[in-house]
Amino acid sequence: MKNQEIAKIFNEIARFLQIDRVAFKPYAYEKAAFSLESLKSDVSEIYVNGGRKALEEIPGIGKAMSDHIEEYLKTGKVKIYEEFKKKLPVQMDELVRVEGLGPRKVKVLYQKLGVKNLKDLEKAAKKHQITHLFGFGETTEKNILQGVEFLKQNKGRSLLQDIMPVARGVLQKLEGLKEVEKASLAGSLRRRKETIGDVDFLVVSKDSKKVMDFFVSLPGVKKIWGKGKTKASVHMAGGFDMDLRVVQAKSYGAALQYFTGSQDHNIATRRIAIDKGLKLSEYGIFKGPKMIAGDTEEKIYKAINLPYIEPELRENNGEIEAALQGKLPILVQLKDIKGDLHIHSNWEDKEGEKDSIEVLVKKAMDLGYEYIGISDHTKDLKVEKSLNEKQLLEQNKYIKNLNSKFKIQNLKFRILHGCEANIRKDGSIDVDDEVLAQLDYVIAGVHSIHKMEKKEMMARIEKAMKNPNVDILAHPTGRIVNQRDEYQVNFDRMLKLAKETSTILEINSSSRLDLRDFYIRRAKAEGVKMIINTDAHQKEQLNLMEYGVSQARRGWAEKSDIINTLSVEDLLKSLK
DNA sequence: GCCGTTTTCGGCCCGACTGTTTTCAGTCG
Repeated sequence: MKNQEIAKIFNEIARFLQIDRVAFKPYAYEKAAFSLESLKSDVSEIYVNGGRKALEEIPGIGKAMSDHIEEYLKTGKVKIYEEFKKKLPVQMDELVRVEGLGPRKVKVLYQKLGVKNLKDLEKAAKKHQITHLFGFGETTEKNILQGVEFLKQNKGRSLLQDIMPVARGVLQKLEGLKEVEKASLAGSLRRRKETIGDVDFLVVSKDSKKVMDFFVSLPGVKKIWGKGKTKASVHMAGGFDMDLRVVQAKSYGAALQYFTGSQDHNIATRRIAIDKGLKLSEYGIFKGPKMIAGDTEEKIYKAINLPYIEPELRENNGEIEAALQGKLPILVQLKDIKGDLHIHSNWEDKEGEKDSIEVLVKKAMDLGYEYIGISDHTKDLKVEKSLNEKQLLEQNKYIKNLNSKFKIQNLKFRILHGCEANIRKDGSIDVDDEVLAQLDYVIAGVHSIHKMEKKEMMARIEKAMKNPNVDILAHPTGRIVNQRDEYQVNFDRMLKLAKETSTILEINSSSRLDLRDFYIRRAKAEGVKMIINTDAHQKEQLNLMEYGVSQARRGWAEKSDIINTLSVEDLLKSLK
């Protein structure tokens, strides 16, 4: 999509304008960039269908921005951007990722030392050329060198699933301090974005110095980036940053609201405050010098006439408007989930690492589930000891047997039997239909030949969805966070097919996090039903459910959109 | 450069921290 390319150009123009000390325009360009990034249809399509008029309907896009977009779509270039680049031909996006380096310092480094990219920067720092520059110094040079080093070993943003346990560990330690009254996760972690740049903590304490000192001496702290009276940030050996902020109890809600973000959500809420003659900061909401709210987030929102907005929604992606109209969704919660249908057992085990059905059932009961579904891989998939028709039927018998045992013991738990079958290149399923028909449900997914033209891929998926035995489409777009892009899908078409064929779309809780949040939102809008599954290959991975749920929440999904919030009877009725 | 239930002009979120230019600019979130 051209959206990201143009957004990047707009962001860079914003930086060039900042260098020239142009007021307010940088903000306009950043806003336009954000607007394009979060747009879920292709800007070139919008232009082809509706021309400039349609472009100008996009928030933050006016006459000048639509000029730029039109120019880029026609020529592949934006003139004023090219001119800026000629004057300052540097890898701006790369350089400003170095902590402490902004556009103005980048300009000086280019003009005085010819630094164009990270490599040049590192060389200049090592040769101690930076120390002597006006406005720089020895410390700055050292920080730059460390910043470059950090970037080199840092793989980028961490996976939510990977970082959450670490963050919770630190949170627990903070909560354990007797000086700490209250502590919370904040930032993108609290909003549960699928990847996390840095980990934010908010603490209420009267002895901020003690808490700061404790924080910067935590195990794994590699460098203290900053430490003041109320703020500290550290680089961790694991290749990520952690920030701490200490506030007073009366400001806790305001600080939590501010520190949770997103930045764009904050700007929007502060604007509303200004419109009402109020001022919103991390200390509270003020009418003149008088503080009218601050200790809880609920009161902050209430003071600007908004209902409480869940952190997962705070992206300035329509939640403010929905809140104003009283149309916020009532988001699905982890406790609404009654079962998990995408689980692999030791029946397909090759390496001796998987759990028996009995062990999985025990774990599911501990989680408070009413049912689980066993869905091992089927015969085409060679990385596992996949099941053929005969083995599936054996497994079916085995599970029926277990179920009758439960009945005898009068336990209200049910094991459903399914499989995760492969959608072959031609759209056929790798298991005979007579066998599929005997299972409680069938999950089908693409596990091979990901690189296909969009049309072919959609024909392949269409055929699978039209199979009357296929109930659920596993990880529908094939993406894996930080690893693999989605394959060529036409999501509108997929939604239409899902409706026509009553196929359920999966929200996969593993590192796939597929569907993505914006797709979930579109599916919900179209009334397409979804299921949140873990795709667990070991019993511990049943705990991943919370990440699928938060993914669904970021996609505005409600309980009624998710079929594994249903009782087992209603769930089975909702399948084909 | 964009935007509008006070506006087609006059606004645009707000504060902490660091290093260095020793009074504040640059950066960050």
